[in-house]
Amino acid sequence: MDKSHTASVLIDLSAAIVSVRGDQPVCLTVPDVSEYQTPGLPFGPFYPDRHRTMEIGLRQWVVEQTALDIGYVEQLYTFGDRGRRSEGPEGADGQNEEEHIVSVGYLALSKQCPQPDQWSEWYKHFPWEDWRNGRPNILNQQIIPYLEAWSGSDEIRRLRLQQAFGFPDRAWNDEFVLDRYELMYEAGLVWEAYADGRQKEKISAQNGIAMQLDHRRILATAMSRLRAKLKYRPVVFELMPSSFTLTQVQKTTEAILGAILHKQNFRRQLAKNELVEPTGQMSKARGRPAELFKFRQDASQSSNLPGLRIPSVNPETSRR
Amino acid sequence: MDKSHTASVLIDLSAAIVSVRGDQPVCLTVPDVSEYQTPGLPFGPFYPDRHRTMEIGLRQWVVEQTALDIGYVEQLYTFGDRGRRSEGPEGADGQNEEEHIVSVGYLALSKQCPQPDQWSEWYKHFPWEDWRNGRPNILNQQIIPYLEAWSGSDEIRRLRLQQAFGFPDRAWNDEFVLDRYELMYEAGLVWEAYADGRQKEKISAQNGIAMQLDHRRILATAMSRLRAKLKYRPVVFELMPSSFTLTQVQKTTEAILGAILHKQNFRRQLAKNELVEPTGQMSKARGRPAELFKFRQDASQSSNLPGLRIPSVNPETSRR
DNA sequence: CTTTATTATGCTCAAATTGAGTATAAATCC
DNA sequence: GGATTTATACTCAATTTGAGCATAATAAAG
Repeated sequence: MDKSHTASVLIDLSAAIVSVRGDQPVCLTVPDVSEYQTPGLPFGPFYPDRHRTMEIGLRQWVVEQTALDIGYVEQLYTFGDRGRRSEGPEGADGQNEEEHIVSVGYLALSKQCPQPDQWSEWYKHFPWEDWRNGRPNILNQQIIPYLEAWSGSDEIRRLRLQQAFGFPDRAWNDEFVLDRYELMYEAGLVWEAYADGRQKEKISAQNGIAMQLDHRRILATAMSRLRAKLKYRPVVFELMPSSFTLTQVQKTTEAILGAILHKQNFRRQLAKNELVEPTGQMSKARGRPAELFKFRQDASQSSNLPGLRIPSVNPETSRR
Repeated sequence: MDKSHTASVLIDLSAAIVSVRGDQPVCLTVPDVSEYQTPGLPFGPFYPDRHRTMEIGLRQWVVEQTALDIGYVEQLYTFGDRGRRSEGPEGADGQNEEEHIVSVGYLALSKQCPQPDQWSEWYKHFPWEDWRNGRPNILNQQIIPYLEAWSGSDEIRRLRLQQAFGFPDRAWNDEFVLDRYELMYEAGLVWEAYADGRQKEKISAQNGIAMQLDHRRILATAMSRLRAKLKYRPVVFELMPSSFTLTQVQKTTEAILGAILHKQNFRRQLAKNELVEPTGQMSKARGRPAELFKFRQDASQSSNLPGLRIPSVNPETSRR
C-alpha cells in the first residue's frame, strides 16, 4: 500500500503573536492581496531538515521576518486541513496535483507591537468577546436570535448554545471563545463558512472581521488558551514592560479577558502570590502616583503555580 | 526555493489510550519485535485524502485495529521528530533517502480494557509518579541523588530540579509528569536517552520500563494533561461504567493522580457540583452497601466547569 | 490656595469554601 | 454475636472570596 504517496503533507507553522496596545489586545497580521482583502496570521513552512523542533523553526522565521522579541511561545493545536480551501496555485512548483497542508498553530506573546498597522485588534474579529462595557449589543441584536433559530428544536444544538453562549440561563464563560466561534461557523454566521462553501449566501451581518483560511479559528484557540492560562500561570508579565504599575497589569489582564476586575481583590491576589516586587520608583501620571513594580522571576517557579485568580466584577450589581 | 522537497513529511497519529484496571491506570501498548522488546504506543499514519480531520483519522484506526469504544479524545501535542531515531527501513517502499515523521499525540479514554496483556500499567513506566503508598523509594534512592549530582552548581538546573521534583524544599506537584521525565531524559537517567545516543553508557538503574521512540514522552504528556484536566473537568466519568459507587470514582481518581484523597471532602465536591445522581440501586460488596450513582450528562455543560477539586490527603499527618 | 477630579492604596466584613476530623450506620466474615 | 469493613452524616476552625468603605496623594481647575 503506497503509503508515502498519499500520506505526505506539508507543515505550516502559524502564529498568533499577541501583544497589548493601550487597552486593546492585538495580534500580528499580514495583509491579503486577494480579492477579499482579509488579513491572515503570519505563517511559514516547517523544514524538518533544518530545525530540530518545530518551536525552533517557528522562532526562527518570526525573528527573521518580524524582528520581534517573543519570549513566551506555546503550541496550540494542529489542524489537519479542515476547512482550508486550497485556493490559488499554492506555489507554481507544485509537483503533486494538490499538496495537503497541516498547520500547527502557536501562541506567542510579545511585549512590544511596533508598526501599529500590522497589528489587528482582537475584538474587531470577535466583537462579542469584549464585555468590558457590558454585554455586547451584537449578541442580542444579531448572534443569539440567529443561533436560536438555527438550533430550532434540536436538543444537541440547544445544549451547545447553552454551553457556549450561556443562553438562555447560564453565565457567560470567557474561556469558551473557540466553542462560540465554531458554533457560529457551523451555523453559517461567519464569513469563513461562506468562503469554505458551507454556506450558499454571503451572510449579511458583519460578525467581526474575517481572516484567511482557518486563521480566525486559530486566533480563537489562542484567545481561549490565553484567557485560561492567565488564571493559573503568571503569563501576563510576558506582555508587560520591565517595570509597571499594578493598574497596568490589571488593565492588560482585563483586555485579554474582556472583562472588568475588582481592583482591590486583584491586588490582593498579586500580593498573596508574591508575583511582583517594588522597584522603589513611582510612576507619574494623572492622579496619585503609583508604585512601580517588577515581576519576580522566581515566582514562575513557585510550585503552586499562582496565576491571577479572577476576582471579576459583576456588571449588573456594580456601579462603574 | 524548492520548498515542497525539503518540507514534505509523513504524519503519524500516536495515541495514549488510557483506562483504569482495578486501582491501576493502564495504557494500550503494542509489543516490539526488535532486540530491545520495548513496548510502544499504537499509532497509524494520517491520510489527508481519506479523513477530513486528524481526529477522525485517529478514531478510525483505533476502531479498526482495537475495536475499542473510546469516547473522549483530545489532541495532546505535535512532536517534530526530535529524538526519534529513524531506525529500520521504515517501509521498504521509501522513495526518499529518509522521510521525516511528525507525530501528533492524542489522549483517549476507554471505559474497558479487554486483553489485559496488551495494557501496560502507567506506574511501571513511571514508578516515581505513584505516591499512593507514600513517597516512592526510587526518588530518594536513585533519582534525586543522581539529578543533584547532575545539576551540580548550575543555577538553571537546580531551579528546574526544584520546580519539577520539588527538591529540596517545595511540594511535589502531581501535574509535572512531563517536566520530570524531560529532566530525567536530559540527565541521561532514562533508557531512551541512551537509545537516542545522548548518553554513552546504558544506565544501570532501571528507572521505569522504557518505550519505543518518544512514546514515553507522549505518555508523560498524557498523564500531565489528564491529571490537570481531572481537576477542572468531569472527565473521570469517561473511565467509569454507567453506574458506579462514589468510592469507585474516588479510587479511579486516585489512581490517575497517584495520590490519596480525603474521602468525605471528595464526596462533598461531587455533591456540590451535582455531577452524579443516584440510580436508586445499591452495590453489594464487602462492608456496608454503597449507593449506585450515574453521571449527570448535563453536568458536562455546567458553565462553571466543575471537575473534582482535589481535597488531597497529606501523607505525613494522616493515619491511613 | 482651595476645590475638584483622579488615581492609589489600606482596611473591613460577611459569605463561601477548604482541610481535617469525629460519629454513626449497615453490611459481611467467622 | 462480635470483629471487620465500608458508607455516610455532620462539625468546626482556618482560609479564601466577593464586595465594599475610607483615606491618601497627586494634578488640573477656578
